[in-house]
Amino acid sequence: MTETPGAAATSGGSPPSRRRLTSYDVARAAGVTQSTVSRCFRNDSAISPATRAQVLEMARRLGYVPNALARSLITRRSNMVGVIVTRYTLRANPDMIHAIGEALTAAGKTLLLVTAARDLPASQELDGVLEYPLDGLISCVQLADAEIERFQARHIALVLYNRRSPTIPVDTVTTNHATAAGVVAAALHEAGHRRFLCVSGPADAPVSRERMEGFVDGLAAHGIARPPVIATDFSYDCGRDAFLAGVRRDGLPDAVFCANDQIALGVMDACRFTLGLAIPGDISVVGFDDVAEASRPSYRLTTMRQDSVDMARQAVDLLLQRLAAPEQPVMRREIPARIVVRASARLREAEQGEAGLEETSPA
Amino acid sequence: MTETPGAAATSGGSPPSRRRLTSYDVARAAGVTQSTVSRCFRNDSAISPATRAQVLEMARRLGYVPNALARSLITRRSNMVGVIVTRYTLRANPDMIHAIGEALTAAGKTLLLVTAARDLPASQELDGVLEYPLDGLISCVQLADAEIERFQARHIALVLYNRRSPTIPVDTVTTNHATAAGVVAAALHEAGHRRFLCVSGPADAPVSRERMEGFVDGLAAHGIARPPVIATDFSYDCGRDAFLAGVRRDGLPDAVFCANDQIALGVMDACRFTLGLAIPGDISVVGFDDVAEASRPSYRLTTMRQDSVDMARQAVDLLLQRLAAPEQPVMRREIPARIVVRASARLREAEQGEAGLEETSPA
DNA sequence: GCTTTTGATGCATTCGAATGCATGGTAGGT
DNA sequence: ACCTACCATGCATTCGAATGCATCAAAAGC
Repeated sequence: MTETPGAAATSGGSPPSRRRLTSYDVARAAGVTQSTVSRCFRNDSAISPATRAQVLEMARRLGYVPNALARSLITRRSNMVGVIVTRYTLRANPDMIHAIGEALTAAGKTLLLVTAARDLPASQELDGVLEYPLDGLISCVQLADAEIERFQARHIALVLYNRRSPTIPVDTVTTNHATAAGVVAAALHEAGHRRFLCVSGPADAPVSRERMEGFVDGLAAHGIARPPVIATDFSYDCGRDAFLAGVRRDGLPDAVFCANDQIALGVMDACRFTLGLAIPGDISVVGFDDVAEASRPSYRLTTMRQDSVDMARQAVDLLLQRLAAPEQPVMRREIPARIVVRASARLREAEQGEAGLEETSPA
Repeated sequence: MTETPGAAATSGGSPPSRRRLTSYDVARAAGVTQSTVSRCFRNDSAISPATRAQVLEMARRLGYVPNALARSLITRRSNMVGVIVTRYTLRANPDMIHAIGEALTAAGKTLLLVTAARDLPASQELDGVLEYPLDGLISCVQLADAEIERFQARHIALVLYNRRSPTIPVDTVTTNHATAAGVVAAALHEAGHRRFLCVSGPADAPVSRERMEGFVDGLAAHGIARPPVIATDFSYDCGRDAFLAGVRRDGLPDAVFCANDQIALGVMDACRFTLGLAIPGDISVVGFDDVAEASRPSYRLTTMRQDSVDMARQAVDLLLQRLAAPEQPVMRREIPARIVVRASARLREAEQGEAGLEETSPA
């Protein structure tokens, strides 16, 4: 009987404290076998109602809960879905991750959150994810083709949220950034703006690039030369500072298109509070996303709406469909971005009326 | 040889497609046993450098990754940490969850995100969580004592984030809401405000209650009767609407204390854009949290700062400490909330200078 | 040159639940 | 009363990695 104090807990049979309760414990207590207990927890098995009731009652009394890990090991279904995000994803779409979580829970899945330091994470940052036999993965960050192939090789259903792969067919839920940005370009040009500036997000974030290229191409279609584009981060502070630096270097534009709303809000405040400009009198600002703050009376930002909660649900829906039918052809859902005309940009009257969805008339 | 097409995949040895690669496959390929492969993936085992290199190389070539589930089953350590949040948590602290994720990843843990529909989730909403043998759980929602006991009974380390249990000793990271709110009450009273209004969060959210009670008690200490308190949700829209309704019923206060910043921003906009009031000339507004928007020149909200990223790191730190030493006494970290004086409340000069941390002088 | 020590590897079992197959008991048909 | 069906349950194996103990080989000691 030479035991270290640490080992004592697991050795004797008397204090059942340390060991986790298993289906065997319930079986013994209920006078059945482990397989019967197991079957009682699954609806499709042939178990007499009396036995089931008795076993479940005993399980409840003992406080037994099935071990999801052991189950996953044998069923080869982990019921876990990974979601990869950066901090910018969470800031720009604060309700998105919650919406994904609710949708997954409703489907009996569990959400494994993977935080990436930036878009396009390095291979090693994703290694850890692969150790979990995920049923699926929703990526809100750009994935290298090699990474996509790694997931596919393991039969992990993959859905890209607002990202694409140029070369590999993958299920995606996206906004048509380029088209939407083209709409903005046309509207601003139509209203008579001629000196443009783009405040873009990180150079390696495709969302940002697509939005900017769509805008630049839209201008080109109207004969406008490529405007200056400043790359920065997807945040208020970065947007504000980059804009001010850009203005110092390139002079003042009469319209600014921003890669997302956070940047646009920073630009608006830089205009009004640092440069003393009137919006939209002196300068027009347009953003992208339609975050909650954009609609507030202090900003009234004209922007492209991207419904991130809807997109979240669609992403989960795609994932579930893919799990149900792994071999079906690739699905791509494109959620149209709608222009939400508020008061931060001077646009032609017609367009305002046309798209003014939720506008309250300026008192 | 009567096989269904479905079974064919696993039967023959030739198409290795469907089956997941295991340590046995690597072992066979490398000419060693499974146990050797297993040991090669753990640093503390006695394995000759030559063997390890060869096995790891073979694993790399085959694309083998250890199965975390199988490992967890035998080691009884899942390396998974649950985090329970509501959508309001995510909105009010958009960087918090990312900070938790980064801290957990650095510690080799994986984040299981559990979304709750509201604070104080029902017992059944948490049942699913228990199926995973979590190492620990960080709860950003209120837990009933029975729930806390369930987790403790399963030896799941529990840390409450900005929540408490009145009766059960649990590790917590909190802001001292009541004290902080008392500071606000004193400062507002000191500056001559007499007609107060509280716009509170949900009645069942203790954070909200503590803030309100701290404020009310602070006023009482100065001989002010209990002001009207309106309960609403922790959001901009709810705050704005509840405030307007309250004003209609109780008349206009000269100072409003809000349970969080989102509410305060809604109140500010209601004052300025709906009621046409000047802030802080006609009315003072104070919030709680110091979210990013509070500092923007459009709002310049005076508020209590609660550093959610720091708190997130502390929460993970507590959890790791608890895992390392399960028997140590309960730890409570209280992060002081600091008043951040901006321009939304009329306060005495002295206090402004004293606490004006990051103020830019009003141009 | 033979024994002892150390170090590397193999063997066998374990974690906890799911499930195919075998079996036993009861009900229904004649 | 007897045989067939069928339903409920038990038995035994499986998932994939970790690990205590046994073993064997090489290095060290005398």
